[in-house]
Amino acid sequence: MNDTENILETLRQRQFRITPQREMIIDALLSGEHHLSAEDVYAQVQTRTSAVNIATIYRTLDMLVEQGIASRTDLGGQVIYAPVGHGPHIHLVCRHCSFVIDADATVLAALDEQLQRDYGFAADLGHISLFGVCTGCKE
Amino acid sequence: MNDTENILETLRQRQFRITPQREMIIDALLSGEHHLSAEDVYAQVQTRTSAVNIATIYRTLDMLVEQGIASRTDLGGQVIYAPVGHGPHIHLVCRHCSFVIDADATVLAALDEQLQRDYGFAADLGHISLFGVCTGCKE
DNA sequence: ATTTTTGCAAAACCTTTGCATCCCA
DNA sequence: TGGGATGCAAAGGTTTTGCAAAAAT
Repeated sequence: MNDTENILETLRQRQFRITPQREMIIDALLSGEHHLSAEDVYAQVQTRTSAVNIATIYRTLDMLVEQGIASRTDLGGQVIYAPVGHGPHIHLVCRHCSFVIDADATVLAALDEQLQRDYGFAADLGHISLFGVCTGCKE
Repeated sequence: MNDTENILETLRQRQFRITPQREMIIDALLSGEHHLSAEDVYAQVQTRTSAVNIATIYRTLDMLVEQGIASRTDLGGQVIYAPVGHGPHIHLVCRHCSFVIDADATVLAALDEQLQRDYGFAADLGHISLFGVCTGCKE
């Protein structure tokens, strides 16, 4: 599931109605930039038409997350959305420049096991965020 | 640095003024419960006196974080504060019951190394949050 | 006496909600 | 046509801010 048509078809099958707004919001989500806040999606959709309301953005993004089509990550105050098609990864958020590096999630496999064993905790490591300082910002 | 007097002394040395409000806020932070939202701190301080404003709570907590005395963690929407004296640990937040398990941070040592090596990223692993499902909630 | 800190209230911020209208199926 | 989706505006919750008064040094 990775391009707009596929997602729309999935939604159709699940009895959701396909509206121009939803198409544009999904397009925005899939548009390369994959760390989009609701506000970012709103801005991107507005370049195509001003006839979309911010409430619709929020409602649609929520729906997409509920349907397992998008993920929702809290970057310490800012909430970002991404298509799950990207697969699991870690957001490395730089405290200085706010740049977000996507790290491969395989680095978490060992941690996952350990948390299961020691705490019986099934961590959702699909889209987590870690804060720190990136190479460029280590003054 | 772990009890109220030590922290107050530190603040005094750094030219901060010691007010009853600050004493009570620090007391609250150190009071066993170590996952306190600003609202929690406010509630706890109010059991002692009603003469403290919520704005003061926010301002003082911010100051304590800036001074490296408290940590600030975003639990997906809710922000919690803790004294750094607790040492680094992971917050395992259950998606179902919202219970927070404190996990030992040593499980992150390997991850830390890997992020340094592969991404040049110096992760701040002092107080991170992971979401998932705890033992009790695995229906 | 000076400067920080506080309280108060208002504002800012992001997100949600109620309801009438619209429009997809 | 019927019910879900939208737009609008208002409300919601949390956090921040401006300013005068109060308190700490």
